[in-house]
Amino acid sequence: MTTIYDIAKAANSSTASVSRVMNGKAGVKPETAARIHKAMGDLNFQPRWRVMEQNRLVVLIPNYKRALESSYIARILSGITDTAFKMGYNIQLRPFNTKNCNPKHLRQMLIQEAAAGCLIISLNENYFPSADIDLTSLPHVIVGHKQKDNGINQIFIDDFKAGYDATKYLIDIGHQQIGIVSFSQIDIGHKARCNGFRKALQEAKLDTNESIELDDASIDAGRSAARHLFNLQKHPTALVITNEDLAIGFQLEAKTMGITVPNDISIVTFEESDLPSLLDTPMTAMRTPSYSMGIAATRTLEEQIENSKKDKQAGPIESLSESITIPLVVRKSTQKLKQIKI
Amino acid sequence: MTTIYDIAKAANSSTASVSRVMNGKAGVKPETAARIHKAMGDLNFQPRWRVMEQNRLVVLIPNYKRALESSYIARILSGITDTAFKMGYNIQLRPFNTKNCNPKHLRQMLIQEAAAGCLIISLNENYFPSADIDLTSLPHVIVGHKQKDNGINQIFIDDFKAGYDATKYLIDIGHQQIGIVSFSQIDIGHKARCNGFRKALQEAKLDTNESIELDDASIDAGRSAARHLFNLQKHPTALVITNEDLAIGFQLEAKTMGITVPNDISIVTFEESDLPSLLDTPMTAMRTPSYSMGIAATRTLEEQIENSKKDKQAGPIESLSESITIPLVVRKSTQKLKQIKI
DNA sequence: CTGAAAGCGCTTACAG
DNA sequence: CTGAAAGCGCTTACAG
Repeated sequence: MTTIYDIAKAANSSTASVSRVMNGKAGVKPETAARIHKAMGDLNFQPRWRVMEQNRLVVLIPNYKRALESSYIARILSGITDTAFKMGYNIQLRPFNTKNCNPKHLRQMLIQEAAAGCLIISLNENYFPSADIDLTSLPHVIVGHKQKDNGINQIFIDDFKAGYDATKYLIDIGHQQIGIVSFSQIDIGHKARCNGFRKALQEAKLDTNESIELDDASIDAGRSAARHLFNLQKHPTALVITNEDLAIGFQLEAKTMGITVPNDISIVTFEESDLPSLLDTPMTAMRTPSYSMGIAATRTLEEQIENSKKDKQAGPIESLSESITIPLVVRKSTQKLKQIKI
Repeated sequence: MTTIYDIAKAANSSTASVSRVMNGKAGVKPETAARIHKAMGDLNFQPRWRVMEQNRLVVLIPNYKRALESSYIARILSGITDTAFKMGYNIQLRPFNTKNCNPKHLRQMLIQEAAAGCLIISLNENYFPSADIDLTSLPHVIVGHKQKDNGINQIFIDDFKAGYDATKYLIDIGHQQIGIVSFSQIDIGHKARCNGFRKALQEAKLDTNESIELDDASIDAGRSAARHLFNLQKHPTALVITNEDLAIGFQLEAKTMGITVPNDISIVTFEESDLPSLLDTPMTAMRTPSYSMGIAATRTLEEQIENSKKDKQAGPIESLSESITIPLVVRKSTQKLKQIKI
């Protein structure tokens, strides 16, 4: 274990000064403080009592306003807390974005928080551990959308397959002119869903009919997509919309414009909350099991923690990833293409 | 400050045994351990380092499954975390219910967690500090529905006034036969809303037309209320429904039964999420500013913490309560009573 | 602003 | 199962 004596030696200073720096007390020359800080980082210093009480799990929440109100985050977090409380862990919430989430910062934060491990709720490229992250040997699970293949443990939605399945369903019920409404490239989930969409069309030898890509993924953006699409000469007979807010806005605006779903157009979307099922025309959707993913992530994390307790010497565990295939729920926003159309 | 020496003396034991008990180590006679535990409770013992690092706010979350998915809780929590993170506090989540929330347990838990203060999200009688609680001198804020008058700090919705205002609005647009659909008495918010409803009718010298009280407050319960009401000979021309899920279920089922809102019946509800505004017939509702309440609660808590730091000797601060009047948003589920009706 | 040294709170190896 | 005593990690009053 590293003590302040080690830090004092490494920083060429005394335990008194180290103690002062640790506790943020005034009266240490900036250069000295800097040396001490560096030594603490290098030697992974943590006060003795923090080493002793590691009963907390840190949950990293995407750092934007009202983040917890998103159904996606709320449901995952709900699964995490329900499970962690049962296991006797406390949950410590922390905001994060890619900038403060490189492996070094992450490790230091976990130490500072006396955390037994961490759960990262991933969203898009802004709220994701940086690409070169390697979390091996650090108990962690990333939950949400897939990031990369190795060096991290993840529970993620198979967005590619979800996009593929949604599209395949539309093809199977006879549609040949299928468009897509999506969020711009920053978002990993939307991107993978689009790729799945393209793959399904390719296999069926169909062209993309209309592809609308929006700057944000809100209800209002969905509304504007509907205005755009229905002001064209022709529109597709079916549409994949890559998240629920876009789909809700789209469907509401379509209705205002006198378009009937599913008579005039079929829509498949991806849902997080109960909302799509409660609209005037309940929507056909790929259903994300966010709550269960939170549970699964917490269980996986606990396994890691237990394992790392058992064999301190054990080499790096191979990364542990679980891909989740999500089901299609057919409701009223889709229908078979009428064979003969004038 | 209380140290293990004080505990050892009080429990008639030695520091070695106190240390063993503190750290849950085996090899202490149960009776001895019990004496030590009692002494630690009596003397408010906490290890020295916990006294030093009080940078956490404990948030007590009603302890039921999927609690965080409720829009009400998620939005309050969202306001709390957004504000606390800015202030540099960590958020520690803890489940609670009335049983484990008497003042003594609460105090011990805060000590154990090294918490600077606590926020309690109140829901109903099951998830509320017990009635005789006195939290004076303990930094805390209860946020949600009003509990009692003295000895606690609260930010709460004025549910009575909300119920009154919703009903008054229906009276003002000409309705005279007004019913209410509500959740059973355990829930403080629903109860107060009902009382406000009755008061408004009383003032207008009207009788309650139909009062349906349900065992739970879900969408399905709302549906069953609609089936019950519309199978009667006569039904009211307007209805107050005391929460959004009941109202959503009610309106969906009414539609299925061929009843048109607002032509056949006007509905006012109370909303937490965006859902009521996105239904086929967007609902007129009293809008709860949960997010802002979370912010206000956190700010109030921080004031208390700062004050208690300044004057350690200061006597108990008088309790600090803020009542929030919530606004009515008129949408499409209500209309003026047609004066002449056959 | 710094460090040697005394002291504090807690833990633990040891003897019973 | 217990306690006296040595020891560990950290803090702080003091002297420079």
